[in-house]
Amino acid sequence: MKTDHRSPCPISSFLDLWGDRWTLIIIRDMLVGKRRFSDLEAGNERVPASILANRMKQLTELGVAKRVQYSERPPRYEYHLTDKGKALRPVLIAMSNWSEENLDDRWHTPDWFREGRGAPGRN
Amino acid sequence: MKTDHRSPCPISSFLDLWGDRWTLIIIRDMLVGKRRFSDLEAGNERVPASILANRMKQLTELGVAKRVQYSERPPRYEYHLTDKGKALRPVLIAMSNWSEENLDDRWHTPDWFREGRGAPGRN
DNA sequence: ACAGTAACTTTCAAATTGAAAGTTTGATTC
DNA sequence: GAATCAAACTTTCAATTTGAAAGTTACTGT
Repeated sequence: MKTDHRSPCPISSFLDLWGDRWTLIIIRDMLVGKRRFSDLEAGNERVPASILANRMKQLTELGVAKRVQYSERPPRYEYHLTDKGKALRPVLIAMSNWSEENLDDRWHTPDWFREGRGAPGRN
Repeated sequence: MKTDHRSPCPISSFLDLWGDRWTLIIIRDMLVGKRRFSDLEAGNERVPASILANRMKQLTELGVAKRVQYSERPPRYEYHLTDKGKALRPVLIAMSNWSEENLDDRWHTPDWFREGRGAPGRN
């Protein structure tokens, strides 16, 4: 994915980084409390593994997630959101609001998500 | 562009519709007050005409914009945002906030945009 | 030895992007 | 009245991106 900036506009710059169909879905799942590749892969929308790997690399390079080893042997890694990543939550909430008000039959966004927490038991 | 829903989640549904690099830039320009194809095409980020035409059709089909004739001869059309389209402004403001807080050297979003207006003289 | 698990990587056909040039409908200028 | 201009698209096509499926690596557990 190209991530360089088309203009100094903060909106277009945001879209240069996050303007695709998968990245913010991954962020959503991480805000909910998912950390592992297999967990993220198994989400509701079925991100293809090739895209997930690609995006995790990008998230890491951009400082929105950190790759952390959680097992020595076998070597295994998980991802933690940084503050920069956690700061994306208001954008996702604004998107939710629009969808709930303008599309039919969408799930209602849980209060714990709107209030800044992860899923109960995951957080 | 595919626009069908991957799941009933309001966030993923939002991204099914608006998750690409151009659509929300077009919405931004329309919120600022641009209505004509040539105006939108000449924006800061240079949307390719083929993509712009494609997206305007999509915006129209999804009820976010309306195609309105403004000249009989020669026949000429412009686009007006509907309430559904205007309701996207808070999402763009949330994106702006994130970029201004987390990226370097971005433009500052004008107050009239944050306050729900178009560019002075355009609105 | 053999199956299982987690985190990826590879492959490749199909879909999307975007730069450039072309089309349509008429108004205006030479 | 022929040529130029203008606005709103449409077409073309090479290059990039997507995503389904299968494969790889580094182990653990039976």
